[in-house]
Amino acid sequence: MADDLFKALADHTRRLILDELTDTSGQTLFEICARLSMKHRLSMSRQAVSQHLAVLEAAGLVETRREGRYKFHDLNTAPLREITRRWPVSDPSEAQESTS
Amino acid sequence: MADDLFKALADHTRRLILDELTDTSGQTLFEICARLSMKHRLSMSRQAVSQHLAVLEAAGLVETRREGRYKFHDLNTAPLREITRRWPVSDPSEAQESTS
DNA sequence: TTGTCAGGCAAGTCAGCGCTTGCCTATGGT
DNA sequence: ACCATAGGCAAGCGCTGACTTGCCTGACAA
Repeated sequence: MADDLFKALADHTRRLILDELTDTSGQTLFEICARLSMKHRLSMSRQAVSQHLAVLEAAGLVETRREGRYKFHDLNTAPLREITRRWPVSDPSEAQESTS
Repeated sequence: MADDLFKALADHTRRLILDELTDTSGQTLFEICARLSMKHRLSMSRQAVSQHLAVLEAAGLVETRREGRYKFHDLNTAPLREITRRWPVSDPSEAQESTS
C-alpha cells in the first residue's frame, strides 16, 4: 500500500506524468506520450509510458475510465495526504529549522 | 533535489527510520540500529543503516550534529512540503473522488 | 599506550526496475 | 470485409540500488 505509493513517486518520468495530469486531467495514453515528448523532449516508447501509468494506478494516484477504444487517465492526489499525515510537516510560519 | 527527496522516500527501511526519528529525534546510528531490530525485527548491518541515513541526509530529511564521538540525527520534515505543493491535495471536506 | 566504542570508506554481490522489442486484442471507420 | 487506431502482454537487457564484508579513522577511558 504505502510501498506502492512511494515506489510510484520514485521515478522522474512518473512525476512528470503526474505534472501533466495535474495540468489537464483525463488524458489518453497517446496524449500523455505526445506531451512528454513535446514539453520535456522525452523520447520514449508507448509501452514505457503505459507501464508507468500502471504503476501510478497501482498506487492510487491515477484512476482510469474506458470509453470505447479510449482509456482516460485521471489524477487522484488523495493518497499523497498519507505522507504528511505520517510525518507531520511543521507549519511554515514557525519554520526556523531550515532557513539555510 | 526533488530526485533526492523521492529516492529517499522510496525505500521501506528509510521510511521506518523516519518513523523512529519522528518518535524520538536526535538518535545516534547505534540507537537507530537497535530500535529497528527491536521494534521491527529488522536484522541489518550497521553500514546498511548508515548508508540509509546518508541518503536521508542528502534529501534534507535528516540533519546531523556531531558531539565528540557521537553523531546525532534529527528529523526535518520541511522538504515534504514540496510534495503537496507540487500536486495540490484536495481538501478532505470536499473529497468525493475516492470514497470507494 | 593500549583497548574499546562510534562511525566512515570502498569494493563486490545480487535483485529489482525501467525500457525496448515483438506480437496480440479490440474498437471504430470506410 | 478490410485497415488503422488505442491499448495490452510478455520476454529480455542494462543499470541502478540495497546490502554485506573488510579495513580504517577518531574520540574517550584505563
